[in-house]
Amino acid sequence: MLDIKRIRADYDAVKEAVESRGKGDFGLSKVLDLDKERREIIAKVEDMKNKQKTVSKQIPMLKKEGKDTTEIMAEMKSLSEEVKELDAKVKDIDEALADLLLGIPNTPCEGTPVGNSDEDNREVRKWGEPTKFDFEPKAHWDVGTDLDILDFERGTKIAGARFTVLKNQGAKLERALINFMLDLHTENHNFTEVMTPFMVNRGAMTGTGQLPKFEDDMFHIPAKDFFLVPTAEVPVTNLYSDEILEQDLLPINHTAYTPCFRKEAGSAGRDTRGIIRQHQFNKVEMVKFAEPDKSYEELEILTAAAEEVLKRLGLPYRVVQLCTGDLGFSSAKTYDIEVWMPSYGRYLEISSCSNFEDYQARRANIRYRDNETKKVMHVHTLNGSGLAVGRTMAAILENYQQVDGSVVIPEALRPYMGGKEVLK
RNA sequence: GGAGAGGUACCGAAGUGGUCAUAACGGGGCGGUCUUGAAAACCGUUAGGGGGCAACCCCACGUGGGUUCGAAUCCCACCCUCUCCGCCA
Repeated sequence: MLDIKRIRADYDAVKEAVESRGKGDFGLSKVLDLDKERREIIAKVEDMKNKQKTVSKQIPMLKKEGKDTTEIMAEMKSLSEEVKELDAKVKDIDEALADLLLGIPNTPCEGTPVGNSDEDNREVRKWGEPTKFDFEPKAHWDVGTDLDILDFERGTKIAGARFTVLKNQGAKLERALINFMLDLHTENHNFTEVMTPFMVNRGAMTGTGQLPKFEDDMFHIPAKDFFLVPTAEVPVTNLYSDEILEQDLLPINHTAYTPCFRKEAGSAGRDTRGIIRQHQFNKVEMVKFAEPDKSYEELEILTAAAEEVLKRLGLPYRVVQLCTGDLGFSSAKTYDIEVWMPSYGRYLEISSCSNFEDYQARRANIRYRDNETKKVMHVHTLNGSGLAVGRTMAAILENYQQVDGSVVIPEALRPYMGGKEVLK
């Protein structure tokens, strides 16, 4: 969430930044009034509590001296009731303020292209060229079905729409991709692997910004009030919630494989064919905890690490910076990496690398102690897909398909596929 | 799931209605004195949140409620840990 002190001190600039997302002010205008009322009541009630404490300490002494405390206790009784009333009021305001603050998105970083949709995103760089075929290429769902490694019908039968079964070399390729990515990030990019729970509680989901606003997009387990993780970002970022880290530990780099569960509410009819948009998909995620003045450097490092996966797999891609209107709720700056997808005839998002600055750290209460000032400060959190595994599989099936329906396995993956060179 | 025990500072732990949470006592970390060096001993330190221009004040004993003039302490609910039983990959 945004720092209330920053809103107080720099209201106009914050308002402009929030509104640049093009969806109104998210209730920002109500914050200042509530904040003012809160501080007024707190000043009042704290005075009363001070008196309450002082007098209560005197009572046992008076009693010892054999004095009558009936009157003074009656007075304190009514003071205590007033305090309770005001405390309740403060609590109400705190809750209202928290509701408001949790519903206000992060401010886009300076230099974010202003725009309404992905059309206004800025292409930053490109690697490779769109794959050329001297035959009519198939979409990955046909490649996969024909090779008998993707089974859409049985996925639907046992679970429902947007579920797919991987079979034989398809299942193995998925595993190969996960291991390849994890090995690359741990061995070459200095990330420490973690394997986390795939369900988390409400606090964790609030910490990274999925709750309270986007509950409808998540799968919920009512029996325990758990949520299936929509991305490893949630469990991994919240690993350090309510902790004060030593500065020397930073940056902390974690990579994690998890399945990701999303309702895809509101995207009915989009990407219904193939494995692009599923209720459950695999992803290898990278998460960083950084010192505030280094987080934008770290974002470049993070993005480069994700790009390296595509380079090693030989998949053409481009990097775009998201515009204000396309930027995720919690993010200050995001690069999307988009892979060339022949069936779409365009680039398709396969990774999203973001700097959240202190927005998540405030929500999740993740801090560090500054070595020089000895002050406790919020860290900056970052994360990026490295990569979405299902979409990587789709991109391989499409970009590496051959005229005879077979698929060449990218060299980097062959050690993970028992040396196999071609799927056929 | 059942029964029991417990959650206090970096760790262990005392405190069971007030004037010791300014948290006893023990240990650890860091800095210092002493020492050729180290150990020991001794001294210091070990820094959460909020309000206020400040002086200073309020909150924080797992979490949230309640009782009371006053709660770490009594009551209720929930969370977590440990032991035993049950179930189980």
